Amino acid sequence: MAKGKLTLGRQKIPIVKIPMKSHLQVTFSKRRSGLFKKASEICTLCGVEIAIIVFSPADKAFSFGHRDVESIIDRFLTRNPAPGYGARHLVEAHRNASVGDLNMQLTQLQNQLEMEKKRGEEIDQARKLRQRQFWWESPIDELGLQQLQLLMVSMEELKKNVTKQANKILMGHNSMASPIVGANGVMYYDAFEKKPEIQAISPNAFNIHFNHGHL
Amino acid sequence: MAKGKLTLGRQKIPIVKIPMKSHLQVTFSKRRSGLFKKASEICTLCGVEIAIIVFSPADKAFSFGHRDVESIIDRFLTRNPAPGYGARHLVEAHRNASVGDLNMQLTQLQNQLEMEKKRGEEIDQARKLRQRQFWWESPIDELGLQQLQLLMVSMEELKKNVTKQANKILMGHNSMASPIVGANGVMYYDAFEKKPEIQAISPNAFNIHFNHGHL
DNA sequence: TATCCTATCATTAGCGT
DNA sequence: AACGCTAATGATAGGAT
Repeated sequence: MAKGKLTLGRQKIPIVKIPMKSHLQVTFSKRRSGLFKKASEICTLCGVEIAIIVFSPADKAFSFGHRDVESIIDRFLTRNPAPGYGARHLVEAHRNASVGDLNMQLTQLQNQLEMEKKRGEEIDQARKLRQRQFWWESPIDELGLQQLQLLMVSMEELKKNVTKQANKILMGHNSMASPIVGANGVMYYDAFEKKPEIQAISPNAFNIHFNHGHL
Repeated sequence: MAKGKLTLGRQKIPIVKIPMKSHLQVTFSKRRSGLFKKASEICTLCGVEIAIIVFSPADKAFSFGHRDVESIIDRFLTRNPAPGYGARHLVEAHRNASVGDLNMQLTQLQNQLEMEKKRGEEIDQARKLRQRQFWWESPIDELGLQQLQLLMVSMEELKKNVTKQANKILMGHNSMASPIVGANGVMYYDAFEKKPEIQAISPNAFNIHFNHGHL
């Protein structure tokens, strides 16, 4: 490396599909070996059996197995312990005694999973909708002119509603605590204030005018 | 922690079987989730399919599968006919072993359910935080007087900023196509639109803090 | 394509709660 | 038993080869 360019070191990457194919291939290769290494460490540290099957982006099969993939798969599929790992009778017992139980658990879990998924999706949906609907939550700096104008129109509407609502409340409840506005617009809430300062809210408080009359 | 012993941080451990059972169990649990996490990252990053089967020290089966363990195993066995076992035999066994099937599905479902629940909780948490932070998003009708007053003050502040900002934009971009606000508040745009440069306007118009209590 | 290098990021060992 | 914490170790992105 004659050139003095220092290597940058690892950079953070988002966990989303890597777009560039060549890059993806390299990452896959590196991470696959990393995964297998971790698996082998767990095998050694904890004396357990692990099988991993990976299909590469090119649809080639890679596998890791300790002690060998097939026996672990077999054991998993049939739920029989490998020969020489004597928990056979326990599994047998489990097998004979609890098919109904398993079915019940399965059904229950499936239902739960469905509900959880549905719930998650709903919330997610709501969140997305919310993001679209509440774009105006973004910091003012990031809003464009159109959005600002839209915001103003919305505020006009909101203003009317607020005024109306506030007056309605004031008519009904005269003894609530009042917030106090500090010089910088920060609110301080006085818990013991007896009477609201605002008797009626002038609708004119929010009149908005533009100098250039473009709106 | 009255005793002043600082946490030591991670210590190097030799990759040999951990002797102490309780310690081993903790390590297994942590590393298993780490392994599954890495696997899921590879799935996402590289768009590949991975299946992992792990038998715990207590001989309980854990599995990770994207999209599902069963199909990946099937694919693997079909392509890699093992000399001793034979793909056909295993796949057959798999298809016929209802108990194993149930167990497998159960394990998978349990894992999935756990993840979904976790996700749901996270989203819920975020939603709650949001609700606390953005109480003023609630429908006007549900706001109390104090909140309305806060809202109005905030809106006053915001209004000034918006007006100022809008004027600034209008002054700087006189040749811009202007959106036109229809009678019903819907915006219509001319064909050409440039993103206006927006200088600093306080994005904190809605940042409201209370010294005492809450609403 | 796989391997080496290095700065940085991610994982986790050992505690405490 | 699961979770939080901290700091040290381990994994790896981006490059070069």
